[in-house]
Amino acid sequence: MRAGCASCGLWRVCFPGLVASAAEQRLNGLRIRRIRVAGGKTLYRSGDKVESFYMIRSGCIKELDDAHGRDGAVVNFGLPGEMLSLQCLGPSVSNTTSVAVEASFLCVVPWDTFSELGMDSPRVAAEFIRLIARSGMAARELLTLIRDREALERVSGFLLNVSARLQSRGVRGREFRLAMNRDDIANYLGLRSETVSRCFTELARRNLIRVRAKWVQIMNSADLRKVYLNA
Amino acid sequence: MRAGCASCGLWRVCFPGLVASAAEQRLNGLRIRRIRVAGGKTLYRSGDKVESFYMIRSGCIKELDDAHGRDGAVVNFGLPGEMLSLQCLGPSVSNTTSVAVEASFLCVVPWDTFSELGMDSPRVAAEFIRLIARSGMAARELLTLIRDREALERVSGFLLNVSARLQSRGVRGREFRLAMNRDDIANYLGLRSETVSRCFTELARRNLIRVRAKWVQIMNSADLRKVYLNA
DNA sequence: CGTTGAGTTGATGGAACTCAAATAGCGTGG
DNA sequence: CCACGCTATTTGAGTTCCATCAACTCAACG
Repeated sequence: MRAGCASCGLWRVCFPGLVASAAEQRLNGLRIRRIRVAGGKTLYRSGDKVESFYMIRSGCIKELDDAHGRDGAVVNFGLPGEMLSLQCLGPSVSNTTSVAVEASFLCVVPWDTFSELGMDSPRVAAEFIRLIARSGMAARELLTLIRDREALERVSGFLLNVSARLQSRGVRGREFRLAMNRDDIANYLGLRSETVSRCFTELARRNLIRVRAKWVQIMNSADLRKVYLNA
Repeated sequence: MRAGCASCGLWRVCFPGLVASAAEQRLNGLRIRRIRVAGGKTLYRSGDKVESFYMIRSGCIKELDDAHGRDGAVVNFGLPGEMLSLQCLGPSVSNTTSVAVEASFLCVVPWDTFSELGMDSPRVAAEFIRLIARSGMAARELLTLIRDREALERVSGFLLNVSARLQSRGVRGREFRLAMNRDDIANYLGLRSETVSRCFTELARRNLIRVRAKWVQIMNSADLRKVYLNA
């Protein structure tokens, strides 16, 4: 189950901005592992020492924050082409629990070999700082999504967000399957599953989307955005 | 208005973990400026190119996220001893607008000189990554505070958070003055100023705190924590 | 064809928002 | 130093949105 990165179709996706120079040559020596995680299985738990970071090739991984005694609150859904455990680079222990929402394939990159590479390459170090800063920004975006907006706006924003992230990775963004169930979405958005359901129904009634179970089709992305922005 | 860091009382506070080794010697060559910002004045705006980072010596700075067209939503209150614009290190343009809540004194450290220092010191680089990761974690904590909790719990959590941060910087944490007004607090917590006011009144009625205008006194921190945790 | 679990729909209550009015701070100028 | 006026904060009353509880639909599966 080992292979060089060059054979990976997600290469440019996994290492945005890093694709260039001599670094590319050396990354093949990193011994990246590929693993499969069954749906419902835990990748790592909060408090675990994390010695590698993860790139999602397919599937969906939910990150849970079980800090305050509550049963894991979803703080992020990792989609194909996105990274996990970046924020562990600093403290080296994870502050989230990552669980596969559905069967997923991942690449596992050990920190140590990667950080060696970073040592003599300021560009790689800068890239990592950028990636970590971005993961912090994502948390802030979710914050503003759920703090200032009501249910229908949150659900619209969620759909647009997933759509945009899929599209930016080259996947179809107009019609897709939500891997997670209603409870996970509700948890993520600070709502109840019934409310999420009602919002889906309402958006469908307005002909902005089409829903059947986990399948979502965005019919009118412009007006959906208006709902999101409350405009 | 220039001086070496050694003369600064907040030295150990501004550079947690960096205090040691040869780095300390060299930081005095960084030409740190000290500035005063009047209450209500803007330090930098979203979109500005930020070429230095800031350490708050006294006062209070609110960070606004004006991404989504709404009038600036408060995403953080910077307290004495804390840093600003760290997350700008990656993208180099700010994604927040920073406004002084009250008259504040800051240290301004130019990036370039600092990053030079970081180049040949892996420990400093690691420290920065840790600091940036922590600023991301703060956003996630605020997220879980306002997503899963109701008004009274949010306000309790806010007070405990401010108290702990002041105390960890050596300031009195049992009795303090909230620099920001009710609207800013409400905005930060995803509530209305009336609701914040009602929560203060209710917590005071239970003898957990004492409030007079901006002055807050924590009377029973243990029970206040119970309210926060909904226990 | 009954069972099971996810998802939807309906009815009701409660927490927080909104609007409005009263009060308390606070700076300013006489 | 006090009176004034302005703003921030508190308090009150009515309304709205979402959570809650419960019934129901639907599809998958043995």
